[in-house]
Amino acid sequence: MLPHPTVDQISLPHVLAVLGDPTRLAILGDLARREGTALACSNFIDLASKSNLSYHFAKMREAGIIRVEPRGTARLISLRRADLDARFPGLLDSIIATAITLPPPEKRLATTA
Amino acid sequence: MLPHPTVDQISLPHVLAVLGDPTRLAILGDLARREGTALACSNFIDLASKSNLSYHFAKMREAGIIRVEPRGTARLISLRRADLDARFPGLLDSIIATAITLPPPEKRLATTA
DNA sequence: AACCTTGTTCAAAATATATTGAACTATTGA
DNA sequence: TCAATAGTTCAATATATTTTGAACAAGGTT
Repeated sequence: MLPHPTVDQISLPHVLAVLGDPTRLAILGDLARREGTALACSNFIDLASKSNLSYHFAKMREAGIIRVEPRGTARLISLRRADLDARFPGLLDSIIATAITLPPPEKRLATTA
Repeated sequence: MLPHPTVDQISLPHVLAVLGDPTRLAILGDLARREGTALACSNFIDLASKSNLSYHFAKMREAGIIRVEPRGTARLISLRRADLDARFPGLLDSIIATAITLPPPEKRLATTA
């Protein structure tokens, strides 16, 4: 349904640029921690606002990093691990090894003083 | 002389963001192709203008990707390969494997019609 | 000294990216 | 059908990044 690039359309500069954002790296970390599971967007709501997440998921999908499939009113997010491994051997492993340990970027909300 | 981050100051989001730019990825590719050699800025002049290169080298240096040392009026650029390998095992290898094969981004100059 | 080569710096302009909130769509379930 | 839930879209704003060119600095050479 949603457009996803094929494996050979996935480009290195694009992937790196997309993962060079703290929020998206945190999303990757969450996905990696629960690899195998497909997570709904709402699982990431502590990382950013709903509409901002929507934006980041679109970036990651367009870069070929995640797959997004509608299931009812929800959308299930999963890592395109095999595709990325095929395209850029070792890249994801090395990024995840670090991303998994990274503290999530603070979601800057109005703080109660 | 110029400020370089120490190994443990090198951050993953920062490195990915810096390498997620086609010009800088091309610089990395050039450095990797002639690994070991320290190259002067002028070796990269077909990738961008002098002042733009200066900007990109600063970004790469601040991210801990390259080392820049003055030698006379020139500055020698070299890859911080060992440091990056220590900090993010496998990352550089996997990026370079692809970066080396990437066509350099066109330097957009006024074309003669 | 005068000069060339190499690269830097600065401010401006151009461009791109991230974030917000409000209004919206779609699906589910009662 | 009505309401609730999950997520999207849009326009506006905020912020950051890239690129340019002109003026500059530092070293080397004669």
